[in-house]
Amino acid sequence: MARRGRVELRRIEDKASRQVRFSKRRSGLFKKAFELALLCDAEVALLVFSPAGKLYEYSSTSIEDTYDRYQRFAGTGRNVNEGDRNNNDDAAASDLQSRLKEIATWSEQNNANESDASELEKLEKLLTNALRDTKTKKMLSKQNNGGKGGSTSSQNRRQD
Amino acid sequence: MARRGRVELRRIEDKASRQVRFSKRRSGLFKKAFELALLCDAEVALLVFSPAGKLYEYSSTSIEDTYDRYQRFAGTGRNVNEGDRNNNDDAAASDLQSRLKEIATWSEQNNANESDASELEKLEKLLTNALRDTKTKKMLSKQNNGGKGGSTSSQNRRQD
DNA sequence: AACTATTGATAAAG
DNA sequence: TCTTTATCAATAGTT
Repeated sequence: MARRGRVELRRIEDKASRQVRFSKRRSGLFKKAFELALLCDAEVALLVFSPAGKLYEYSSTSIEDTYDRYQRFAGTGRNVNEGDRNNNDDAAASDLQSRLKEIATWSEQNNANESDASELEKLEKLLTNALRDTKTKKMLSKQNNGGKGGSTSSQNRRQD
Repeated sequence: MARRGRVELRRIEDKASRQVRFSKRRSGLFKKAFELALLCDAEVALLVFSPAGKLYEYSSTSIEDTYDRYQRFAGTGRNVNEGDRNNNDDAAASDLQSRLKEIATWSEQNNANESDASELEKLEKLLTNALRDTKTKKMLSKQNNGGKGGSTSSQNRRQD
């Protein structure tokens, strides 16, 4: 009356069966995608073409926007001669810093005008100062406790 | 020792919990996407940005190819939008942005610790908002050459 | 399409 | 952070 065993991970040969499973699994996948976006506040874009060539899509914002963001993101971190090297895991750095990079990139591409720039200049100044303070603070704390202050590099987060 | 009841379908407020769940659900989603492609011979492209802005991607062929197919499919003369940039703005803007990039790079290399990050987070927020306002303002001032429309959500049909 | 027996996913705890 | 465990959720095969 139900499954006889584990699901085999290979292409389903029977056409009718494949069709039915596609339908069921597709619903499941889209539901999961929706839930991830809603529960975890993530930006999700999902495109599926059935074997018959029919399109199904979901996006928490818009396919176009998310794809654009993807391209910007990929453009920042990737070099010409990478292979399948760093997908996105070791590139992580800290949340803050990757977001800063995104903003910088976004800003560049959307290329703010002068009045925006003058507005932003102040913020940029604040940022610079804050970072300088950070640096100073870190140096001081190193001097005080023999460099134990904070692991300054290579902390690998496996989970995001 | 486990779930007490059904999963509530709303944004998870607790940051740590949301983080953990994102990680778990993300794995699950990608696994399902992979299985759908393999078992059912479908073409799948999936993009996910974590709340922190980190990118995760899967595609059975390639993101670009699938997106292209999507555009052709949805293909009713959709804009390749604008090319009217204002060069006057470019100089000032790019100057600002290159400095922003420098800051981001510096920040990355010196890898601020968590308390620093929380301090900076506020500033980053201001920056983000300022840039968003910029974008909005710009769109409004253009208004005639409609940009990307943006289908905001999913489209589900029955079976394929 | 609706129904279960099973496997699979996962939230909370350790 | 990784592992474990109790439950809930997805779904393969049947009707």
